[in-house]
Amino acid sequence: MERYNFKIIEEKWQEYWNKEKTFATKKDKNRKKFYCLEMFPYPSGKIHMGHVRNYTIGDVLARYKSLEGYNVLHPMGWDSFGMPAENAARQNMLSPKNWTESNISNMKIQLKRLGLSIDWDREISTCSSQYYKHQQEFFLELYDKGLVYRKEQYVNWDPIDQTVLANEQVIDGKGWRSGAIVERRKLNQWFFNITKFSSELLEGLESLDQWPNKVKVMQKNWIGKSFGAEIKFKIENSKNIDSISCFTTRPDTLFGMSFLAVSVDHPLSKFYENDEEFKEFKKQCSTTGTTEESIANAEKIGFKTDLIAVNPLDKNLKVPVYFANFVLMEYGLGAVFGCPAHDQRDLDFALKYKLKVTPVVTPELNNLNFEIKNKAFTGPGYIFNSSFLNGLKCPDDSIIKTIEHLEKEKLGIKKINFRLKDWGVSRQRYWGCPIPIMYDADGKVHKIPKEMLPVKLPNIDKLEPTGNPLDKEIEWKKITFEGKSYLRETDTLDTFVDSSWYFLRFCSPQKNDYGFDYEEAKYWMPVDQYIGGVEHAILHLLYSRFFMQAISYKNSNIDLKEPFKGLFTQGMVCHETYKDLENNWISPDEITIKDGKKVLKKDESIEIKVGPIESMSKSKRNTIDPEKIIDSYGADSVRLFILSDSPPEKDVQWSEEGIISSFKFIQKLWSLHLKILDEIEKRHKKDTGKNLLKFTHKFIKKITNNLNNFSYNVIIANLHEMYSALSKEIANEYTKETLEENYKKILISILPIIPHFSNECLNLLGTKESVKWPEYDETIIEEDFINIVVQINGRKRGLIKAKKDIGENEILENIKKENNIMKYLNNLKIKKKIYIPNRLINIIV
RNA sequence: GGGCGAAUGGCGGAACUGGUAGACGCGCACGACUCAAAAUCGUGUUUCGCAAGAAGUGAGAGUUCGAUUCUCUCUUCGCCCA
Repeated sequence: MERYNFKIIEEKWQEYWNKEKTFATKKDKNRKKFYCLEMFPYPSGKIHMGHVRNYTIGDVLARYKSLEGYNVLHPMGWDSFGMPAENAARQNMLSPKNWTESNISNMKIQLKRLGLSIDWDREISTCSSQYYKHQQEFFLELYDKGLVYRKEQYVNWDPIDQTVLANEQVIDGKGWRSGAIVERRKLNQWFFNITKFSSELLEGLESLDQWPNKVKVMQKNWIGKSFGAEIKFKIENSKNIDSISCFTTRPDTLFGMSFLAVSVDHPLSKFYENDEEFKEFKKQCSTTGTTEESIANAEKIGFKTDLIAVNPLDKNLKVPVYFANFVLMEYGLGAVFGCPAHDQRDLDFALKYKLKVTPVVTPELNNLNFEIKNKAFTGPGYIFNSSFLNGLKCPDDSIIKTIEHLEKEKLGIKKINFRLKDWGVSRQRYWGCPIPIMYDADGKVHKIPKEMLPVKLPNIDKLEPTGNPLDKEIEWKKITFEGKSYLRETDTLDTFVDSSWYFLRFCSPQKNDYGFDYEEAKYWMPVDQYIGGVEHAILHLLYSRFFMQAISYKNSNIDLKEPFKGLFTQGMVCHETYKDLENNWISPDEITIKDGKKVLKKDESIEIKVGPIESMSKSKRNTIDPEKIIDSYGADSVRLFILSDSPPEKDVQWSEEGIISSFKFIQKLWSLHLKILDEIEKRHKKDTGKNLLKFTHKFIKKITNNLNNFSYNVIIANLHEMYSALSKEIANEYTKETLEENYKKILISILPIIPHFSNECLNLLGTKESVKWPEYDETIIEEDFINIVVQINGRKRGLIKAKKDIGENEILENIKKENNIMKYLNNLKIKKKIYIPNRLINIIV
């Protein structure tokens, strides 16, 4: 029998789609739209299995929605600015531009071989000036709206990469890429005022009912809204300081206060500028990173001032004021009061500097002897040792009461605080979008006029190993405008900016005078289904949501706050890991399995240790190259397998057996197809029953439901069931029309999964017209006879085949005929009967 | 330490709003075809038991006629934040 030649058939269909522009999209007001978007890739050179999974999931959905009659927008682009291009350029002496462009053309070929239904006419690349020109416009637009500003700030400085790192790029106090210990440095930086929208970004989450809950929780925690008070502490001193204000979420523990701590950057520090000891202390503080994590883990150190702070609730309680390394100017007001009994960090500090520890919260109401040793008590309880607050339930009642009191006495005010900080977007990098700003001789900031955009990157073929490359481009930096000379900004934008609006660009990628067309965006936006890895749950998604807010802000042309209506986060692709006896990682294609058990190196020279199953990564050498797999098994097999083994939101394990099994299954479907063609030729007789029709409708129903629930792994199971059912069914008598009609519907419903195969089969059946998603009819699916479960005392004892909607008494009559069931009843008294129509009957004896 | 989630055969996993646990696949075993092997096809495969039957969805309780599903406690693992 003729085998299914995926090479010829897949290539044929891909060429057809290309030539016919099958997936080209146009705005069509008369049709419902569906915007299906997968996170666009970084062009590293080759696609990996993670891409295959991501884009297959998206493609199944896009093809399904399209068959359902939606006008589908399913575009693709390249997140093509970023550090790997610079690193590669330094290593291989290539220009980042050439390196990136050749990677893109390579990966595009690979993606096309997966048979994705992508509108390639809308392809965009963030590193092209066509794209970043509009990004520069947005920067200026946001600048005009007051959402962009420049300030000097401490940043995480990576001494190896010579660049600023975002907080999330600092892991365990080290640079995420270089591994160097991160330092604190003060630099002039550009910021997006994301905190202006803190409330909107938080509240907006509630409307996102098609987002995974865990992502919403992560964003909520990241934004970190907290409720508390801003309290003014009077200062007694010889200097000209009146008071210091603190933000706290626990004003109710004020009576337990034993010190006040301020940041070394607090305005107060100017009084100590000439103090050598203080200078030394400040220097020491700069070795701590700026992340919450690194601050939490660092040793708490303080510098005692000669100042005394007065407790606002009791003028007789006076405490020392310290500069401390764990207080940052960026959080709250750069000053906190320390209550050691109920905060571990404060306790560590108090124990170190031998400060008083006064407990003011006790777990039990009457336990007034409650003491604190080495562990702060942070749980709920009751206030004591606290004058008028005594006996209040803590934290709820006590906080409210304290704030009421503070406000009445004008000692403080109620305040909401957010953990979210403004987004620092300056990067001392070459391969990014230039910031459209220039400085005059006095260092004053000027916008680069819109008509002079884009500010194009200069071509640099050879990058220096360290430092900021644009800063060294003396000629490029110079700019003249209206007869005056300026110097350009030499920082580039964080690449997260590039991906914060690309979904808008896809709506009108050719538009030249603005980043997107309002009418097109009104039609296509929001993205109906966004699909990508959960690793972008916080930053990319939050930044994109911010960008949407920022563009809509003071803009009557667009009113859209949430860019992504639906979000799906897919799991990772994993593989077994292998090591030789010297613990070197070994790649899967270097091993062989002998006698079904022993794992050896291919030449059988040495034994290989099999390690845990981990997500594919180059460092562990457990990656599988999609291109090779497509070469050997074809795109449909790859699509089938990548969907089959696990639900798409969970991790999936790649296995050789799995892909082979998918490949074989397509061969089996093909031989079934040939048999059916043969049968159709032969048919001329009557129908013998409705089985096939019923099966087809049931199958369509299952596939439709599973598509809507993203239960793609179950769809593959349905496909296998379909194969065996259909194999049996074709032996029965049907007319040519019945067989052909039902089979076609089945082929269409598997088209989103294995499009080349399905299109080929449909084509051989003479289907020329554009196909539509088949509908199922509940009345056809309904069975006349059903199995009713018979339970005795809640245990299944038998099945009764009965007419649909049979009554309870009739069933009992039927049961009496069944000896297998009756033996469990043998003359016992029936206490109770529970009958669920068409489902089961439970008899209690 | 806090938050969120998960736990089902040898493995990946299925089970709609509580109603036949283990669909489907992998693996394994046996059989057919073959001189033989591969491929292919067929049969079986939760555990214990020859069988009738019994037990069984991480552990323990609870609600219910009935719990993988709901509630509580615990254990382990994963992710996020610290």
